[in-house]
Amino acid sequence: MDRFVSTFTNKIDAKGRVSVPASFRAVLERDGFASGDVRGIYCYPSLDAPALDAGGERLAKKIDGLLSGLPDYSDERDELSVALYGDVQVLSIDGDGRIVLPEGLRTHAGVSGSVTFVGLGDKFQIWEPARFEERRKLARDKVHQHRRLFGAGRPPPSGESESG
Amino acid sequence: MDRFVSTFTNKIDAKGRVSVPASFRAVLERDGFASGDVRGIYCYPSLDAPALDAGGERLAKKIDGLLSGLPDYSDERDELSVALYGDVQVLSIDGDGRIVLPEGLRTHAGVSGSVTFVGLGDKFQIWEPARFEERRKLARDKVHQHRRLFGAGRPPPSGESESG
DNA sequence: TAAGGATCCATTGACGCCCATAAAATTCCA
DNA sequence: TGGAATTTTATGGGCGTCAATGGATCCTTA
Repeated sequence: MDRFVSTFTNKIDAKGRVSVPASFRAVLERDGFASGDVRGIYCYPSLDAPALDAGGERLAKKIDGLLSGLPDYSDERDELSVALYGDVQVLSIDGDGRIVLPEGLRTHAGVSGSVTFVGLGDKFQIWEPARFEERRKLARDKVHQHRRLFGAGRPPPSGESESG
Repeated sequence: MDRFVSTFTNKIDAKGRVSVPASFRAVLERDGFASGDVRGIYCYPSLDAPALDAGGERLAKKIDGLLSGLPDYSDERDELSVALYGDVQVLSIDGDGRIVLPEGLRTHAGVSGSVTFVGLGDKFQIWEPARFEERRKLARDKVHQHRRLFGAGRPPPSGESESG
């Protein structure tokens, strides 16, 4: 497995710790998220959602790439740099695969009792469970609108809508 | 055999396991659904039916392809990612060719005692048996009506029409 | 020394893996 | 071609391992 897939909801314990889903940890390890023996993930507030973005080296490189596409000293670059790098936290993963979400991040995502990890391929997000459900519904509607992309090139499958 | 065909109904046992039809497993193996020694299928709620869509690598690639066409960090991409990756579950297949359907998927499809596997070529669906029967009837009726319109196969019966 | 982290340990419940059995399909041979 | 032998499938159950979670101990630092 080499991408973050599926959603998992885990509890936050009394000390603020929460387990990163085992399958995500596996992806992170392949991704080389650990430099030396420091195991950590990059985590920052999502720009346009009440959630957190997180990932390993691949995510970091992507951000780098995004910024390097913009001219030095441009306002745009400065702003984006601040937005992207400014709030990044490196969260260490303990021996049992758990992280601690700092206050700032918890506030942004509005989480308390438990959190939902959402795989998005290159990265994953951390949501307050109920809030994520709403979001998921929205997303499904959107996909509906894009459905024709799925069937492109083929005659409309009698399968998908009224199969069998 | 390189596509999913036919329908099969299998039982869900006390532990929530259900056998994937042998012929489907054969297709999956050709499809290279297993990366390394991880054997698993991709499974997610069908967008417009109370059923589950499932498949192997070919299906996964299709999803990837869909997303890779969209610009990074666009709203559109994020939403699609959530709906596509977020809803996807990777179900591992045990040594006896069985999978376990997680709670969320079982709910969406409304299954409990047994399930019907429906081959759709590139992918297959998983249905609650009774529900699938209804669908199938509906589909047959529709096909009949089309036949009448097109006069396919036989010369149109000249007199009797019962459909009103 | 108190507070906060970090590491380690323990419990439990889920899941993966193995084997057993019965039914069905397929092969083999007369 | 018929029927017996063998192989494949579906299904049930036991058991060990691992992930998630809670708690204790040690370590650092203010």
